[in-house]
Amino acid sequence: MGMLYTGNNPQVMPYRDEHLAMDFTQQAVVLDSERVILTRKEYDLLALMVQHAGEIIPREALLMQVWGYSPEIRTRTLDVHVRRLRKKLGGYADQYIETIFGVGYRFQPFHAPRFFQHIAAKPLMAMGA
Amino acid sequence: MGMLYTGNNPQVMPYRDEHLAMDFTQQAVVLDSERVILTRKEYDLLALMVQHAGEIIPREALLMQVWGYSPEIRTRTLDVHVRRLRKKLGGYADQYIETIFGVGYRFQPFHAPRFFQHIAAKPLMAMGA
DNA sequence: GCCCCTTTTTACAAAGTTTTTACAAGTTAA
DNA sequence: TTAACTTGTAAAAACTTTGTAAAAAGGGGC
Repeated sequence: MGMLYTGNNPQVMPYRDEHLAMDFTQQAVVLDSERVILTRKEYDLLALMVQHAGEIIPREALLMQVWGYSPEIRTRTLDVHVRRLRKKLGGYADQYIETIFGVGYRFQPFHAPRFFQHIAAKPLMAMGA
Repeated sequence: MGMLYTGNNPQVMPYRDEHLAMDFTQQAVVLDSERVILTRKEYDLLALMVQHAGEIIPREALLMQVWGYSPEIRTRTLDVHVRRLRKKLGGYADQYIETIFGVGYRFQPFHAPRFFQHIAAKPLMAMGA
Protein backbone atom coordinates (compact mmCIF):
# COMPACT_ATOMS: atom_id res chain seq x y z
CA MET A 1 0.00 0.00 0.00
CA GLY A 2 1.56 3.20 -1.10
CA MET A 3 1.77 6.22 1.03
CA LEU A 4 2.71 9.50 -0.37
CA TYR A 5 4.39 11.84 2.00
CA THR A 6 3.26 15.26 1.04
CA GLY A 7 4.92 17.56 3.45
CA ASN A 8 4.55 19.17 6.80
CA ASN A 9 1.18 20.32 7.87
CA PRO A 10 1.28 22.15 11.13
CA GLN A 11 -1.92 21.63 13.02
CA VAL A 12 -3.28 25.09 13.49
CA MET A 13 -6.77 25.61 14.73
CA PRO A 14 -9.14 27.23 12.28
CA TYR A 15 -10.01 30.86 12.90
CA ARG A 16 -13.57 32.02 13.04
CA ASP A 17 -15.41 35.13 14.07
CA GLU A 18 -18.66 36.82 13.16
CA HIS A 19 -17.64 37.51 9.59
CA LEU A 20 -14.38 35.84 8.80
CA ALA A 21 -13.34 32.22 8.84
CA MET A 22 -10.01 30.77 7.93
CA ASP A 23 -9.00 27.16 7.57
CA PHE A 24 -5.28 26.67 7.46
CA THR A 25 -5.34 23.09 6.28
CA GLN A 26 -7.57 23.84 3.33
CA GLN A 27 -6.08 27.24 2.76
CA ALA A 28 -9.56 28.59 2.62
CA VAL A 29 -10.81 32.01 3.62
CA VAL A 30 -14.50 32.72 3.90
CA LEU A 31 -15.99 36.16 4.42
CA ASP A 32 -19.69 36.31 5.26
CA SER A 33 -20.19 32.84 3.82
CA GLU A 34 -18.39 33.61 0.61
CA ARG A 35 -15.10 32.19 -0.41
CA VAL A 36 -12.35 34.74 -0.75
CA ILE A 37 -9.78 33.88 -3.37
CA LEU A 38 -6.32 34.88 -2.29
CA THR A 39 -3.02 34.56 -4.03
CA ARG A 40 -0.29 32.73 -2.24
CA LYS A 41 1.45 35.78 -0.85
CA GLU A 42 -1.85 37.31 0.20
CA TYR A 43 -2.74 34.11 1.93
CA ASP A 44 0.62 33.73 3.64
CA LEU A 45 0.44 37.28 4.86
CA LEU A 46 -3.09 37.00 6.20
CA ALA A 47 -2.41 33.61 7.74
CA LEU A 48 0.57 34.93 9.63
CA MET A 49 -1.37 37.86 10.96
CA VAL A 50 -4.44 35.85 11.88
CA GLN A 51 -2.32 33.30 13.65
CA HIS A 52 -1.00 36.16 15.73
CA ALA A 53 -4.31 37.94 16.09
CA GLY A 54 -4.14 40.83 18.50
CA GLU A 55 -0.37 41.10 18.21
CA ILE A 56 1.46 43.86 16.49
CA ILE A 57 3.73 42.36 13.88
CA PRO A 58 6.56 44.63 12.78
CA ARG A 59 7.17 45.15 9.10
CA GLU A 60 10.52 43.46 9.37
CA ALA A 61 8.92 40.38 10.86
CA LEU A 62 6.35 40.19 8.06
CA LEU A 63 8.96 40.74 5.39
CA MET A 64 11.14 38.13 7.02
CA GLN A 65 8.44 35.51 7.50
CA VAL A 66 6.51 35.89 4.26
CA TRP A 67 9.19 37.09 1.89
CA GLY A 68 12.39 35.93 3.49
CA TYR A 69 13.70 39.45 3.22
CA SER A 70 16.31 40.73 5.60
CA PRO A 71 15.73 44.13 7.21
CA GLU A 72 18.07 45.98 4.87
CA ILE A 73 15.88 45.39 1.85
CA ARG A 74 13.80 48.37 0.84
CA THR A 75 10.54 47.43 -0.79
CA ARG A 76 6.92 48.52 -0.92
CA THR A 77 5.57 45.11 -1.71
CA LEU A 78 4.27 44.57 1.81
CA ASP A 79 2.14 47.71 1.58
CA VAL A 80 0.81 46.68 -1.78
CA HIS A 81 -0.10 43.26 -0.50
CA VAL A 82 -1.79 44.69 2.57
CA ARG A 83 -3.78 46.94 0.33
CA ARG A 84 -4.96 44.08 -1.85
CA LEU A 85 -5.79 42.00 1.21
CA ARG A 86 -7.87 44.83 2.61
CA LYS A 87 -9.65 45.18 -0.68
CA LYS A 88 -10.58 41.52 -0.63
CA LEU A 89 -11.76 41.79 2.97
CA GLY A 90 -14.27 44.38 1.89
CA GLY A 91 -15.85 46.78 4.34
CA TYR A 92 -14.39 45.14 7.41
CA ALA A 93 -10.88 45.50 6.18
CA ASP A 94 -9.76 48.40 8.32
CA GLN A 95 -11.26 46.79 11.35
CA TYR A 96 -9.37 43.61 10.71
CA ILE A 97 -6.05 44.95 9.55
CA GLU A 98 -4.77 47.83 11.60
CA THR A 99 -1.81 49.91 10.60
CA ILE A 100 0.57 50.56 13.48
CA PHE A 101 2.37 53.60 12.24
CA GLY A 102 6.09 53.29 12.24
CA VAL A 103 5.93 49.68 13.34
CA GLY A 104 3.85 47.31 11.30
CA TYR A 105 0.38 45.79 11.18
CA ARG A 106 -1.99 43.97 13.46
CA PHE A 107 -4.92 41.68 12.77
CA GLN A 108 -7.77 42.15 15.20
CA PRO A 109 -10.68 39.73 15.60
CA PHE A 110 -13.96 41.37 14.73
CA HIS A 111 -15.14 42.32 18.20
CA ALA A 112 -11.75 42.91 19.70
CA PRO A 113 -11.77 45.85 22.10
CA ARG A 114 -9.58 48.69 21.02
CA PHE A 115 -9.04 50.40 24.35
CA PHE A 116 -5.45 51.45 24.15
CA GLN A 117 -5.05 51.98 20.44
CA HIS A 118 -1.37 51.41 20.11
CA ILE A 119 -0.41 54.32 22.34
CA ALA A 120 2.31 52.20 23.79
CA ALA A 121 3.58 51.32 20.38
CA LYS A 122 6.94 52.89 20.24
CA PRO A 123 9.12 51.54 17.48
CA LEU A 124 10.68 48.32 18.58
CA MET A 125 13.07 48.22 15.70
CA ALA A 126 14.57 50.74 13.41
CA MET A 127 12.58 51.04 10.23
CA GLY A 128 14.58 52.75 7.61
CA ALA A 129 17.01 51.88 4.93
CA MET B 1 2.32 16.14 8.75
CA GLY B 2 0.19 15.14 5.79
CA MET B 3 -0.05 11.79 4.19
CA LEU B 4 -1.99 10.91 1.09
CA TYR B 5 -2.96 7.31 0.85
CA THR B 6 -2.54 6.65 -2.77
CA GLY B 7 -1.44 3.10 -3.25
CA ASN B 8 -3.01 0.14 -4.94
CA ASN B 9 -6.05 0.06 -2.78
CA PRO B 10 -8.20 -2.73 -4.18
CA GLN B 11 -11.32 -1.52 -2.44
CA VAL B 12 -12.13 1.99 -3.45
CA MET B 13 -15.72 3.04 -3.43
CA PRO B 14 -17.14 4.06 -6.78
CA TYR B 15 -17.64 7.75 -7.33
CA ARG B 16 -20.91 9.19 -8.45
CA ASP B 17 -22.50 12.59 -8.71
CA GLU B 18 -25.11 14.27 -10.83
CA HIS B 19 -23.14 13.93 -14.05
CA LEU B 20 -20.08 11.83 -13.50
CA ALA B 21 -19.64 8.27 -12.36
CA MET B 22 -16.41 6.36 -11.97
CA ASP B 23 -15.89 2.73 -11.17
CA PHE B 24 -12.38 1.93 -10.08
CA THR B 25 -12.65 -1.82 -10.30
CA GLN B 26 -13.84 -1.66 -13.89
CA GLN B 27 -11.84 1.44 -14.66
CA ALA B 28 -14.91 2.90 -16.22
CA VAL B 29 -15.93 6.52 -16.49
CA VAL B 30 -19.43 7.58 -17.40
CA LEU B 31 -20.48 11.14 -18.12
CA ASP B 32 -24.21 11.84 -18.39
CA SER B 33 -24.87 8.16 -19.07
CA GLU B 34 -22.26 7.95 -21.78
CA ARG B 35 -19.08 6.02 -21.52
CA VAL B 36 -15.96 8.14 -21.65
CA ILE B 37 -12.97 6.47 -23.21
CA LEU B 38 -9.77 7.45 -21.47
CA THR B 39 -6.22 6.42 -22.14
CA ARG B 40 -4.27 4.89 -19.30
CA LYS B 41 -2.55 8.04 -18.17
CA GLU B 42 -5.74 10.04 -18.43
CA TYR B 43 -7.50 7.47 -16.32
CA ASP B 44 -4.77 7.29 -13.70
CA LEU B 45 -4.73 11.03 -13.42
CA LEU B 46 -8.49 11.36 -13.09
CA ALA B 47 -8.72 8.44 -10.70
CA LEU B 48 -6.15 9.93 -8.36
CA MET B 49 -7.90 13.26 -8.33
CA VAL B 50 -11.38 11.79 -7.90
CA GLN B 51 -10.18 9.60 -5.06
CA HIS B 52 -9.05 12.76 -3.35
CA ALA B 53 -12.00 14.87 -4.35
CA GLY B 54 -12.01 18.24 -2.69
CA GLU B 55 -8.31 18.13 -1.94
CA ILE B 56 -5.69 20.20 -3.62
CA ILE B 57 -3.13 17.86 -5.12
CA PRO B 58 0.20 19.51 -5.83
CA ARG B 59 1.78 19.05 -9.23
CA GLU B 60 4.66 17.21 -7.66
CA ALA B 61 2.30 14.73 -6.06
CA LEU B 62 0.55 14.08 -9.38
CA LEU B 63 3.80 13.75 -11.25
CA MET B 64 5.14 11.45 -8.57
CA GLN B 65 2.07 9.29 -8.31
CA VAL B 66 1.04 9.01 -11.95
CA TRP B 67 4.39 9.33 -13.68
CA GLY B 68 6.88 8.36 -11.03
CA TYR B 69 8.71 11.59 -11.63
CA SER B 70 10.77 13.22 -8.93
CA PRO B 71 10.23 16.91 -8.27
CA GLU B 72 13.30 18.04 -10.17
CA ILE B 73 11.96 16.91 -13.52
CA ARG B 74 10.63 19.66 -15.68
CA THR B 75 7.86 18.59 -17.97
CA ARG B 76 4.60 19.89 -19.40
CA THR B 77 3.02 16.50 -19.80
CA LEU B 78 0.79 16.97 -16.78
CA ASP B 79 -0.71 20.10 -18.28
CA VAL B 80 -1.28 18.38 -21.57
CA HIS B 81 -3.01 15.48 -19.90
CA VAL B 82 -5.18 17.78 -17.84
CA ARG B 83 -6.16 19.53 -21.00
CA ARG B 84 -7.17 16.30 -22.72
CA LEU B 85 -9.06 15.16 -19.64
CA ARG B 86 -10.96 18.41 -19.52
CA LYS B 87 -11.80 18.07 -23.18
CA LYS B 88 -13.27 14.64 -22.56
CA LEU B 89 -15.24 15.92 -19.57
CA GLY B 90 -16.99 18.36 -21.85
CA GLY B 91 -18.75 21.42 -20.51
CA TYR B 92 -18.38 20.49 -16.87
CA ALA B 93 -14.64 20.26 -17.12
CA ASP B 94 -13.71 23.49 -15.44
CA GLN B 95 -16.13 22.83 -12.66
CA TYR B 96 -14.65 19.42 -12.03
CA ILE B 97 -10.98 20.14 -12.48
CA GLU B 98 -9.84 23.30 -10.79
CA THR B 99 -6.45 24.80 -11.35
CA ILE B 100 -4.80 25.94 -8.14
CA PHE B 101 -2.30 28.41 -9.43
CA GLY B 102 1.22 27.76 -8.35
CA VAL B 103 0.25 24.55 -6.60
CA GLY B 104 -1.61 21.95 -8.59
CA TYR B 105 -5.11 20.77 -9.35
CA ARG B 106 -8.23 19.76 -7.49
CA PHE B 107 -11.19 17.66 -8.46
CA GLN B 108 -14.44 19.00 -7.06
CA PRO B 109 -17.68 17.02 -6.96
CA PHE B 110 -20.34 18.67 -9.04
CA HIS B 111 -22.21 20.48 -6.31
CA ALA B 112 -19.30 21.02 -4.01
CA PRO B 113 -19.65 24.18 -1.99
CA ARG B 114 -16.94 26.63 -2.84
CA PHE B 115 -16.13 27.14 0.80
CA PHE B 116 -15.51 25.12 3.92
CA GLN B 117 -16.17 21.53 4.37
CA HIS B 118 -14.60 20.15 7.47
CA ILE B 119 -13.07 17.04 6.12
CA ALA B 120 -11.01 16.59 9.23
CA ALA B 121 -10.31 12.98 8.42
CA LYS B 122 -8.53 13.73 5.20
CA PRO B 123 -5.10 15.14 5.68
CA LEU B 124 -4.02 17.77 3.30
CA MET B 125 -0.90 19.36 2.21
CA ALA B 126 0.28 22.75 3.18
CA MET B 127 0.50 25.01 0.20
CA GLY B 128 3.18 27.30 1.39
CA ALA B 129 6.54 28.23 0.07
C1' DG C 1 9.62 -2.47 -41.88
C1' DC C 2 4.59 0.03 -41.48
C1' DC C 3 0.35 1.47 -39.14
C1' DC C 4 -2.05 3.16 -35.34
C1' DC C 5 -2.47 4.95 -31.01
C1' DT C 6 -0.52 7.13 -26.88
C1' DT C 7 2.64 9.99 -24.60
C1' DT C 8 6.06 13.57 -24.31
C1' DT C 9 8.30 17.57 -25.87
C1' DT C 10 8.52 21.99 -28.08
C1' DA C 11 7.40 26.55 -28.71
C1' DC C 12 4.57 30.12 -28.00
C1' DA C 13 0.36 32.44 -26.20
C1' DA C 14 -2.41 33.59 -22.51
C1' DA C 15 -3.33 34.26 -17.85
C1' DG C 16 -2.04 35.15 -13.28
C1' DT C 17 1.08 36.97 -9.63
C1' DT C 18 4.48 39.87 -7.59
C1' DT C 19 7.43 43.79 -7.44
C1' DT C 20 8.66 48.27 -8.59
C1' DT C 21 7.77 53.02 -9.61
C1' DA C 22 5.99 57.40 -8.81
C1' DC C 23 3.46 60.20 -6.41
C1' DA C 24 -0.39 61.37 -2.98
C1' DA C 25 -1.79 61.39 1.57
C1' DG C 26 -1.06 60.85 6.36
C1' DT C 27 1.79 61.15 10.72
C1' DT C 28 5.11 62.92 13.88
C1' DA C 29 8.07 66.04 15.95
C1' DA C 30 10.57 70.41 16.05
C1' DT D 1 3.66 75.52 10.26
C1' DT D 2 7.30 72.99 7.91
C1' DA D 3 10.43 69.20 7.18
C1' DA D 4 11.27 64.47 7.40
C1' DC D 5 9.47 60.28 7.21
C1' DT D 6 5.88 56.51 6.70
C1' DT D 7 2.00 54.52 4.51
C1' DG D 8 -1.62 54.34 0.69
C1' DT D 9 -2.59 53.82 -4.02
C1' DA D 10 -2.70 53.16 -9.11
C1' DA D 11 -0.43 51.74 -12.83
C1' DA D 12 3.28 49.67 -15.22
C1' DA D 13 6.85 46.41 -15.55
C1' DA D 14 8.81 42.11 -14.50
C1' DC D 15 8.22 37.63 -13.66
C1' DT D 16 6.01 33.02 -13.25
C1' DT D 17 2.75 29.52 -14.26
C1' DT D 18 -0.59 27.41 -17.11
C1' DG D 19 -2.98 26.59 -21.67
C1' DT D 20 -2.66 25.08 -26.27
C1' DA D 21 -1.45 23.32 -30.94
C1' DA D 22 1.56 20.87 -33.34
C1' DA D 23 5.40 17.98 -33.96
C1' DA D 24 8.30 14.39 -32.34
C1' DA D 25 9.04 10.25 -29.90
C1' DG D 26 7.67 5.78 -28.07
C1' DG D 27 5.47 1.17 -28.20
C1' DG D 28 2.65 -2.86 -29.59
C1' DG D 29 0.76 -5.64 -33.26
C1' DC D 30 0.86 -7.02 -37.93
